Amino acid sequence: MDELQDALKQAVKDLFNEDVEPKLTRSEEQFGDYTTNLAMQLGAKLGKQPREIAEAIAGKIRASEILAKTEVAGPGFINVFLSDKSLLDAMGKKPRQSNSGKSVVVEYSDPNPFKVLHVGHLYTSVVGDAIASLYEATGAEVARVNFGGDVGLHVAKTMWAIIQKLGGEAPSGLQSIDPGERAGWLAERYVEGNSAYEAEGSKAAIHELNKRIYQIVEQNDRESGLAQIYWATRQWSYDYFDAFYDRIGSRFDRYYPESETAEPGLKIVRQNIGKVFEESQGAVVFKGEVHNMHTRVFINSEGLPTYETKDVGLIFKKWQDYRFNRSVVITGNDIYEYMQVVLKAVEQIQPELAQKTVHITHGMVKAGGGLKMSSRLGNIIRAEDVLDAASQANKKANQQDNPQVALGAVKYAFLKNRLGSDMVFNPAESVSLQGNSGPYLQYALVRAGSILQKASNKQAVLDGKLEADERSLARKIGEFSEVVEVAAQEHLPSHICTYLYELAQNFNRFYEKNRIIGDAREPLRLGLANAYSEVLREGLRQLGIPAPEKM
RNA sequence: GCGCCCGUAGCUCAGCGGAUUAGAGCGCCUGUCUUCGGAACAGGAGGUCGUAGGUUCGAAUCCUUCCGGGCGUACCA
Repeated sequence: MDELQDALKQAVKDLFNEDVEPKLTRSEEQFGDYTTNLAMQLGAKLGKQPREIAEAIAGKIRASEILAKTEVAGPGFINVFLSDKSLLDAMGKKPRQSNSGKSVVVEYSDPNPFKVLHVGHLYTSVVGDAIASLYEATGAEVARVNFGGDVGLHVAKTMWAIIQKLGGEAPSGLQSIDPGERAGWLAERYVEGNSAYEAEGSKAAIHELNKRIYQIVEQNDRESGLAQIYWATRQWSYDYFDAFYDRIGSRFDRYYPESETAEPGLKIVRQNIGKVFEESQGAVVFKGEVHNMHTRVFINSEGLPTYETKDVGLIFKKWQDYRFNRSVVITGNDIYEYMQVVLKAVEQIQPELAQKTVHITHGMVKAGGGLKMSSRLGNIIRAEDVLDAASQANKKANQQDNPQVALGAVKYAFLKNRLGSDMVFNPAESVSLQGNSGPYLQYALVRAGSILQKASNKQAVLDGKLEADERSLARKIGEFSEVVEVAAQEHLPSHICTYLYELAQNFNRFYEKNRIIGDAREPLRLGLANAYSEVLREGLRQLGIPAPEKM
């Protein structure tokens, strides 16, 4: 609340000739709308009793017309109550555009072609979408990008198994695979290739294949049998990804396949051998120990780039393409230490790129009731299985088949937890229509829409004196813009979830006790219902949760 | 071993330096209701915030110890 902060700042200047940046916090409703601990902070500095200081400041700002009441409480808190008018005005406020004019690249999801999409990808995708939206809500120009390994050892493993399966490097055999089965078929080949690799016997052959695949990409070979198999099945993967993203409502501005970042990465790493990297045991490594990190291999002893080098290439490519003010990378926390090393290496080469990059990590998803791992695909939970499980739970529990509800349930279940720790996902719980769930919010919006629809020809105003319940609702609605600012700044979509749930509860409480249509206070209450509905809709949109017309 | 992350009600989680009773959902118990869509609302039982110290006017929140769990630790991604 800028006006209040300014008033406090001025008061402190006038009274004590000190320059401060007053911090406001939302207080419990009974204590007011905002609280500041300014006086306690000044107490030590000025050598005065905090309560005395608080009284003086409170006296000074009391005259402000945005405030209805100012109190000093406890050890020296200044509690302020907004006037009805400023409370109503705050409802329509947009979040502060702290990222206005900034170019932000958000990278997330990052599935590997030739492999299956699992719960982790779903989780990262949902989180990434939300974080990208939060940047946009605070004014940024956002590019959503997706990085994936279309070259590398896992590809070689898959290709090896494909060749076994087809009985040679014969692309014609691919035609017998049903288009609907392609992704699953590839995923099974990966698992086979991986076991073969671990069984040692085929290791050399797979390494050899790995080199050939790099060559195919480098020379843009479209002719050889292996190349034809590679390009065709690679496309299968991207088709599969696109279909999946379509299903969950994600869209990316750009895919960065590793095949495009390998060469630039290699070039940069090689240029910096002796400066940033060093040769060791036939490989090119970055010595992490001096920075309290792990040493990692960037170019292996066969001269091939590892993931590290491709990631270096990626960072420079992104820079070339977007000249970003900030680059956000969202992944699971299993690669936290890895990313630290890559960023440290980049920092030695071009410091600003590392400084502008933030790596956000989330925990792992564990399966709650009703979710089974696929042993056939290597003991993972497929992303589609999660959505299907939610759909089925929805059918069973609520006798309805609404993909929007199932998707909303899954997304909300993932987003409502603070990023960082592992989480348990339980499909049945997620589609529960009671309590803190996506469908509860979707339903709340449908319900509000129904009221507004019914009163569409009536007048709505945002003016007048508020009753207690109305005030409480208005206060909550007005918090939205601040919640968005905090969520964006902290990269925590969960704040939006918590807020929206509290908001919907607040409205339901109001609605339970008070009539809207037909009441003497109808215009104001319609105004409130309108503002509520808009905030709820916008919040769900930021989270990527669909808003059904009917439920 | 070392490094990073995480331990809050039976379960799943908010709260992440601020106040008297540490919150919510699920589950359990009790109510409201011929509803502007009840997929709702009101209430109850249930927690010495893993442990032991420390910093602070004030600690679930910051620092340290220990315990427990997850992840990472040179040619995978």
